Amino acid sequence: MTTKARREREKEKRRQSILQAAHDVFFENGFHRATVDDVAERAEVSKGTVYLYFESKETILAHLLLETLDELIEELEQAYVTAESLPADEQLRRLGRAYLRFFKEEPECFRLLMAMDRGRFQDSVTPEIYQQVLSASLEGLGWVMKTIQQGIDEEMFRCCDVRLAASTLWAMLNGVLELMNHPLRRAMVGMEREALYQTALETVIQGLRSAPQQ
Amino acid sequence: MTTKARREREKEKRRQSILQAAHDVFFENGFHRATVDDVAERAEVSKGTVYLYFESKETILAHLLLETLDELIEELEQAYVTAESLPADEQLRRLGRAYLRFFKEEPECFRLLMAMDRGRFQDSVTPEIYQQVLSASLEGLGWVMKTIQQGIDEEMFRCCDVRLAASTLWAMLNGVLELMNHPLRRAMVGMEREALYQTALETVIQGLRSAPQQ
DNA sequence: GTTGTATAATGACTGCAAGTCAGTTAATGA
DNA sequence: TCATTAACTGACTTGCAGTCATTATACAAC
Repeated sequence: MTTKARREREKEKRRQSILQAAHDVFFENGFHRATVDDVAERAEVSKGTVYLYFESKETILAHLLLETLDELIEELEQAYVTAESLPADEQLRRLGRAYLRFFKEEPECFRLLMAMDRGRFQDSVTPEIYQQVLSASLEGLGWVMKTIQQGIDEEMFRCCDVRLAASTLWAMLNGVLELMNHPLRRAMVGMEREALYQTALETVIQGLRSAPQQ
Repeated sequence: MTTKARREREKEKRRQSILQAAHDVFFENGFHRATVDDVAERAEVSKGTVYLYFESKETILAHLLLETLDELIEELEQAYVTAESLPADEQLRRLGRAYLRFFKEEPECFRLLMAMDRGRFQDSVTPEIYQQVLSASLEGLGWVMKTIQQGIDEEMFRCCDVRLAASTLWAMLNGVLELMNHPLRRAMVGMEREALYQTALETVIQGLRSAPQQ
């Protein structure tokens, strides 16, 4: 019976090593350029083995993203907790900056996360995993909602629907990150990424502060 | 010599008919699912002919997008002109709503436009066309900048960098549109698209009104 | 008409990458 | 030592973007 447990462990180890290989390969070449053969080679297994552990290239990506999202959520939680006693606007600033910091370190991450919404992703992944990724995102959103709620309680923010406000903030920051992630567009806009993000964050915070919505 | 002119015309006609076929096919199945063979069949030509007129699948998309962008810019101009005498915040609202209206009619358009930033697009298209698409976007941004400048002149908006403010607004609205475009994410957020967009627009306008940036 | 030439169009073919599966190898337990 | 199961393999299939040698068409010159 102890054999079985060891086997489980070994299987999990292999799974992880494939994930790690995929991480390396995807981040080096980008998801689209990377091939499953690359991943297999890097993990020192055959392609067949990769497909034994993951049902598609996109599924590998989904699992990578799940891990990434977990880290992100942790960062956000951290930011939330250490700023809990500050005024809500400052809290939001901390959350926003944590979000930026996270994706600044690994811009490819953000690209991959956003890429989920396109192409053949939805077709190539079981609804369960897809839902999991989305739920994880939602969890991150939770910290923003908490903060905004606090701002409303303090009568600093005047929006009446917390979820609406949080979703808006989230979507808008994503929009900025996306713009920033794209070299040519960035060049066109001709701005430092930081400046753009900073401005967006401040604008939204000011907007929340003064806008009674609906 | 008149023959040559007619030939030119006929060539242009064929080109247009391929573009039209591509439009139909891309919008029916989405860019990734659609194949060049589909386009060829729809246009009643062979695949080789398609490649005689366009150098890659992505190039076809780029030309479609250029046309779409032209329409969009016209809409924005229209919105700008008809609202020129109104206060700047109302002008921005009009522009924002025109933007939404445009993509609401053809959500696939927005997806395709955003998809440009990913995948193999950059590799498969000449820098010229790529630049053209970006320039067109920039032209659209011009109307937003004009409006914001007007708002600053009227002392309604307090941001000091027009381009920064306009880029931010643009990026943020794109972020919301993107979120709204994605059924599962939308379900997760659990909001009507309109509400989200409306909120975002109002929040940013309020933010511009009251935020002295930097 | 006939023929020569240029231009347009074709579709069989190549290359590449995702995904499959019949067959091989290794581990375990009787 | 052998039987059974689980893990793994890589040659193969499939599907699609992109190519190119070949064929068809239009037209001008005679």
